[in-house]
Amino acid sequence: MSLTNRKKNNQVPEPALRRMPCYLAYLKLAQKEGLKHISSTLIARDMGVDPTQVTKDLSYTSIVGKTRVGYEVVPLIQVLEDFLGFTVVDEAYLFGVGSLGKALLHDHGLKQFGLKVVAAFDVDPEVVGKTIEGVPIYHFEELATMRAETVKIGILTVPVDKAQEVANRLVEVGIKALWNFTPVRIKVDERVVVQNTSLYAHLAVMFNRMKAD
Amino acid sequence: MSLTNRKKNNQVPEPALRRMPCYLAYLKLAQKEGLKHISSTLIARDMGVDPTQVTKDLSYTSIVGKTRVGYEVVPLIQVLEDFLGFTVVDEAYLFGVGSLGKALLHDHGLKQFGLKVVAAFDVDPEVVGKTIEGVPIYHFEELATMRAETVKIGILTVPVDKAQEVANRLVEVGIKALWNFTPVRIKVDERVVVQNTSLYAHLAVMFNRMKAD
DNA sequence: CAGTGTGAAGTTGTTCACAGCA
DNA sequence: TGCTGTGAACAACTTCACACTG
Repeated sequence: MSLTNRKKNNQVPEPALRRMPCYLAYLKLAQKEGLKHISSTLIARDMGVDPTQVTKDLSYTSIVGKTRVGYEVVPLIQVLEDFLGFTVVDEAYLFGVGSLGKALLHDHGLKQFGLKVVAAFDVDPEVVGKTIEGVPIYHFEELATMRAETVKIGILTVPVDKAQEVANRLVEVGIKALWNFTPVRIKVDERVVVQNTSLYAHLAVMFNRMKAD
Repeated sequence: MSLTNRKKNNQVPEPALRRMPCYLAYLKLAQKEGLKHISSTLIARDMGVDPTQVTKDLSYTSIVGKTRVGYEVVPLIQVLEDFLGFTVVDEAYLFGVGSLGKALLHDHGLKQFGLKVVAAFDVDPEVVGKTIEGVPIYHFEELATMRAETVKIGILTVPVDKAQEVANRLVEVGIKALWNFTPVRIKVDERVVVQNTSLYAHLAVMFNRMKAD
């Protein structure tokens, strides 16, 4: 692994991290087709991105490619999955069992990528006490009694006007990371990792590009 | 609106576009609290971002702020919604009624942000013929008979290995934009707008930041 | 020579500094 | 003074150019 390719704070650039799961998905397809070796150039061509970028992105991991041959597919997949934290399963609580929250509970993909929702919370008596895909739904007030030691991630799918409030509670309880699906940006202690994922932000970009042609 | 603040290709930078829906959500909350005026500085403080950035981002729209007072909340909301394309409703087809696809069909938020799913497609006889939230689900092969003139957006929630194939079909039918929820990057005619939204990419970033502390 | 790996150049986006204003 | 708006400085990311390797 090169030194120049590491940023001073030792962080992998976010754009690179976001691209890696794409490579991973692509590689898994390639593997299914029986491919043994693959080159940055080929990945780049197939995905329509810059070859050097692929090389640089992959160099953040520990893998090294062979000149003229490229990378071995199977180890590359392994290394990427490890690097992205998809092989270790983290437990999470989900807050807000509305349409989006329900959706995430139904999504089996998450577990495959290292995230296991072990409990959900809401205030609506309509859903509290029920179970979705084996995940029990508790009343938000019952949070206090939960073991926050093993659960480090909170998924926020609450209404916008509750987001900050719920986030505050979670930080108190000692949560380490918040996956925020609401469009508001929440303010928390800077040691807590916040990942904002608002579908509507992406919609906005798409609409704009459509207008701009 | 400044000229220097426009990029040469006249495009609003993507990061700015992604931030705008956050401002919008924040402003709506502020409005609910009865606030009449708001300043970049205040928005920035509340959201924990740089004040100049807020000013720059807002300057991409047509709104002008008043010195010392800031912006009027109500018109600012209006202008932002217009600018982001949330006030005009676009019709969309959804492809792949799996867990994520179902989720999006259940999500009422989308319509509020200018996207209306008018039909869904799948190949699974289990779901074909049914209706979710008033949206009829057709067999994928029935796509040919649909009016692609009014529907310009395709939502891709199919399995990874089908993404490219389905995308190709949609481009043939004349789709203008693809909202791709699969982790693979699809290759299409460059006139088609592709918006990649992979949850797992965000997961990867979150995991990485958690490790790095 | 097709491919990796890397420093340098170029581009895009962010932050700073300050002019102008009420 | 507290705010907008903007050019200039800076940082981050991407692309280019090229040395190196089997």
